[in-house]
Amino acid sequence: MQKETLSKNQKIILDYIEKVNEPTKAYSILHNVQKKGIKAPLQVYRALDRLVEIGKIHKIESRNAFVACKNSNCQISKATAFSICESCEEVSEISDHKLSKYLKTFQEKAGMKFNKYNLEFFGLCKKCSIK
Amino acid sequence: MQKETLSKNQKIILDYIEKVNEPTKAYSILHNVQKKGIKAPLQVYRALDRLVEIGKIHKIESRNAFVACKNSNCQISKATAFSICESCEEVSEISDHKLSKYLKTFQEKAGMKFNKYNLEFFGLCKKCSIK
DNA sequence: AACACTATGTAATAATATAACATTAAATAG
DNA sequence: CTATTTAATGTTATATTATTACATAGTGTT
Ligand SMILES: [Zn+2]
Ligand SMILES: [Zn+2]
Ligand SMILES: [Zn+2]
Ligand SMILES: [Zn+2]
Repeated sequence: MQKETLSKNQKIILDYIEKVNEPTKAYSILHNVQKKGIKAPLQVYRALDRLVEIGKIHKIESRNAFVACKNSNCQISKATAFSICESCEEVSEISDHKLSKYLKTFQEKAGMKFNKYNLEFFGLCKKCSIK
Repeated sequence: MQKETLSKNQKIILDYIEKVNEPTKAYSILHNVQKKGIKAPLQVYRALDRLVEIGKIHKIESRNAFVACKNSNCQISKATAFSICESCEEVSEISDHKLSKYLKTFQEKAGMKFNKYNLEFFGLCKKCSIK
């Protein structure tokens, strides 16, 4: 799971996502890594799929965007929570032990056994609240 | 917020979503309501936007699909939780008072004030667990 | 060498969603 | 009841997001 075991394209895409440090869209990634030899959407999507799978990045579903994981303990993408500012679109990954414990052990009445969750909070970040 | 106050297109779209009773995609809706005179994607998306806004339906972000709200107390779409079966794609809206109370009062360390959340749990439903 | 498995390259296309602009219906204020 | 403004509609075109299909190449195992 270290960066060493990633393939060439996976490394390129991950490097870019880590560098921009904000939610980034697939076609924006594509445009920005074309100088590195990546030419087609599929090359990007394949790398993204794999990076999500191994937990190096996460998809912000409500934005169709990807962010690097900041949170070494988020169990390979199986338990993710984000706060999203509806004004400036800043996204940050929430790592709150009580929250993740609560959700991991949450049991629905219907008895379904969960193995994964994704939670997105929306609001105004501090900067945008002041304005 | 009753069905009476909905516009013609909104009623048509909502009726269809309530009838199919499972997550439904925008273009599937379009194909199925064309006999009612709805011809273009935009007519569907506009109605969907409004219906989401007033809480009659919800968007399942991870699936780009829409479901009717089963849950009269889910505060106009501001606090939603779903369970999603990764095998049969069955989706059901979770209404668990403790969960929603916990999430509504959740405060991030960074001090961001939330006004909305969406939570999606993934797993296997009872039927699919047996197989 | 044979096999399985993962990753790549490339072109075409599918699926999802919005922009722009013209028009009509409904609500409400004077 | 009429001027104003607000919400909804109709239509065409286009933008954005994502996958199918097929051919090829690397990597590790037996
Ligand atoms: Zn993470
Ligand atoms: Zn902000
Ligand atoms: Zn609901
Ligand atoms: Zn199932």
